[in-house]
Amino acid sequence: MNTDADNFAQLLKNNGVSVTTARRAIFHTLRDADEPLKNGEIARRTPTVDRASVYRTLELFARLGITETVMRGWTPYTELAEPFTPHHHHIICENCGKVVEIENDTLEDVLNLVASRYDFALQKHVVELSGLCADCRAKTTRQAA
Amino acid sequence: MNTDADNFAQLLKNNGVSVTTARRAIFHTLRDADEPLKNGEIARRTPTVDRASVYRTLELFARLGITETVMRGWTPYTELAEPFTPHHHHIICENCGKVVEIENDTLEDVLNLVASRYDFALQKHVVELSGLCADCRAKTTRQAA
DNA sequence: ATTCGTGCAAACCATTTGCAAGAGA
DNA sequence: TCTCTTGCAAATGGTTTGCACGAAT
Repeated sequence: MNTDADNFAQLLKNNGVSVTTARRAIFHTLRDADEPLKNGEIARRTPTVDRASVYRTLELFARLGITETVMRGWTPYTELAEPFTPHHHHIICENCGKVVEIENDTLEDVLNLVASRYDFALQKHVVELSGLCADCRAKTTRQAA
Repeated sequence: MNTDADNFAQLLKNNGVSVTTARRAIFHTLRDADEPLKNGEIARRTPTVDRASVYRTLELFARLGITETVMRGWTPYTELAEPFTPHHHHIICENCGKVVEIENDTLEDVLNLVASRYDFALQKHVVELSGLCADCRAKTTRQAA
């Protein structure tokens, strides 16, 4: 009952492209890593697939909306999107790099509201937060004292 | 009374780096373009500065928080950040590419609330929305009919 | 005068592309 | 079988780096 894999295959078919081993492999890599990965890292974790194909596939996935790409500092990170991952955002600790997933309905509501105020029908959105986690705040305070 | 330029110079000094012609030029380019630019475009619009220096400067700016970088599709775009630009976000039309700046206090409040709920002290955030603008919705509807 | 930053040119490396062979429908 | 994809390898082009000169403090 691997529903995700099925949905994935179906999605590809619906878009008239084939369900290949390479594509499944990359989908699998993304599925296993439960955090956004750099392109290079995706390639490294999918050694059975040629680097060139990884890029071609990633571009396809992005076009079909299978993946989402966000910027962290200077590097783009990719992860599975909506249909395959519960909708969420991230908050990153600027000191220790800890990443926590965020899920919040109010936030989603406000985003929709804001979009409609500008007369847009919201389809996608990227929200990435960063700050200091509790641990690092504690440490910093102690040091400062 | 070019306050921005002064703040910029001050910020560099405070961080112990020099205020150079190249840095001013790039700052100026960013300031003039009132929208996010690709790295290459920044270089193109600042022909007096060597490409290598543009990258070095951009990295410096990002590190000092002078600029902010966001992802659009596959490309990173950079623009001036907080101190030099009124805080805002963008919403992009997926059909015609129109970009509108967003400013909304409720949104900011909710973000802070969400962060604190996860025990983070929010310092920065990226919010990028995309959807269909009113014009394109109208066109699409007409075509469909 | 010293230190920091820049330009130039070469080096790197991630990403892209052409093409023939192989996998998918 | 016929078309879509992949792998391989070469080409590309954005980004980085070393070094000597020139600018900033």
